[in-house]
Amino acid sequence: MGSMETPPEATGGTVGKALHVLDMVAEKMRPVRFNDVLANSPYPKATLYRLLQTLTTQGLLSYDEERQTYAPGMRLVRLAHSAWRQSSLAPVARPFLDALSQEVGETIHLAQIDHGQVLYVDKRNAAQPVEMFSQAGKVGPGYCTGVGKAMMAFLKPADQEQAIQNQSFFRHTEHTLTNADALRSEFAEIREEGVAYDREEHEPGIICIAAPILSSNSRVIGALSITTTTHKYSLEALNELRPLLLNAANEIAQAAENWQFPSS
Amino acid sequence: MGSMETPPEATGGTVGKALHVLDMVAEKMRPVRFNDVLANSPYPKATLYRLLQTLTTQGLLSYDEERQTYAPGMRLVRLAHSAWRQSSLAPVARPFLDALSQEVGETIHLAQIDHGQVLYVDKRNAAQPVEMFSQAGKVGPGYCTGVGKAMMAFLKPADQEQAIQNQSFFRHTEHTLTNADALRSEFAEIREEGVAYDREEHEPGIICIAAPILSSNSRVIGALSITTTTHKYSLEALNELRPLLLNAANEIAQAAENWQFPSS
DNA sequence: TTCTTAGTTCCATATATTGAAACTTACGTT
DNA sequence: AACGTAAGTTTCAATATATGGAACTAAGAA
Repeated sequence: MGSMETPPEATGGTVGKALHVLDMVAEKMRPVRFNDVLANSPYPKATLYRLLQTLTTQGLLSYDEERQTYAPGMRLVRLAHSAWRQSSLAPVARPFLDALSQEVGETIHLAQIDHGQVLYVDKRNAAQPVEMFSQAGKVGPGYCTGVGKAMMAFLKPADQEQAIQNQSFFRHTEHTLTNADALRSEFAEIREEGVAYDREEHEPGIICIAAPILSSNSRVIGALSITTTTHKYSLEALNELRPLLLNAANEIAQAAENWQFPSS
Repeated sequence: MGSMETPPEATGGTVGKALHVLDMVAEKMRPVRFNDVLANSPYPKATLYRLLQTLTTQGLLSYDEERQTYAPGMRLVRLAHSAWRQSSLAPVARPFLDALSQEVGETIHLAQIDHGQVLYVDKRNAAQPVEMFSQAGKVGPGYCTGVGKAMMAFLKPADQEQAIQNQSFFRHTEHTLTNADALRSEFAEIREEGVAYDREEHEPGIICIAAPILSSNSRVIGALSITTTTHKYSLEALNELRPLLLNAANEIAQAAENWQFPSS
């Protein structure tokens, strides 16, 4: 399989189209009607109709007959559960997250990287420890989050470049890094430091310190971060937590080692 | 495709086949090699190969080049996140689960029904509140769990019958209901009582009280249960919690009502 | 080396998918 | 009620796709 580069949009397969439709439905934040989907679909009515039908009979979508609306189906949740257990760091990392959470009492995130985007796979919140599902599975930008930069900094060059290409560089705040070069030079720092900082680059008043989780063969398998607000901590004060953070990251890496990991 | 046995479902579509393969991979509890999949696949080598390739390029599977193994991919997690927010009760129910958890201090489950099977969508555990991910997305049997019976009892007849057909009626314990008629007559009771009990029907020593969550048009949208052990509580004692349980279920139903149709 | 086994590619054929258009509801209007 | 309009569903020939037997390659084992 090594040499086969699939062109970005050259789906050309039924499965690809079906999944594209699934994405269109999932993107919307509420159940959608046939026409809502049709509106921004490249597929003609009849085709779309049958794609939706297929997805529905397969359980990837659920169809509400009364309202005539489609919504993502529960089969996805079941499948995701498998994905979770096998492919995510969450199960392995859980005890270490719990421990770190106890120690620092701040919000902590566990993330993985996927096509240059950050995928949050677990979370602990000081006040309210079970807000998890609202975050698990959520994606975030790579270029302006602590975990994103921590992971990208340690990617092997080809992957890193690819990840950089996928960034939107939207200026969320005045501190956001808005171009590839700024990001690259920060990566150098991050590799030296061993940790990445989010200096209010994503949201004003929100800062974080993040560490990559690396496998023994130096591959990025995730990242861990401690997030807080400028009201509670300065960046310097937050930095005091670095040893704890790095320690947790290392423990997770080691625990993960004993488990087999597909990655990327 | 002159197959010897009737394929799993009358799939007959590429998407169905691809998803079947995805299921085969997801079912295994660890990353699988090509041949592992081939072994219990109805598809010839070449076909399977391309199905796996498709799934991989689509991100539903991830492929570990080093180990040459396939595992469920992170795209599933992203999709599931959408499914979760739109189609599950979890986000709406969260505050009520938290409150109920505080009040009763016992394990509580939030579930939905899917093809006669119970899908656990959220959980609170007294001692150790963050065991969630091990359960969220997990499926369980309908005929021998409190939430399962609570939901099935209030399904409209056609759906109920369909759900009953999907039960395996495996005798987990000596109290398990092992046939459709026993189940049906219990449904009558449940509808009268308003709650369902699990009298050690699934696991010895484990009992629960469960209430359905019904929409204003009397459709089943989920169920809520309080679980404990016979060592701590008798069924009668557990029953004392009924008002709290019903109250929470009602609150969730009401909250869901406002969420379902905010506009559109 | 040669023999296996696992994984990948070829290519003529069979099959599933396609989409314009016709059809059927469902619904709002007069 | 009749009409008009929009949403959703079905048909069917043309076509793009998937299929799978077999040939091929790569990597280990004997």
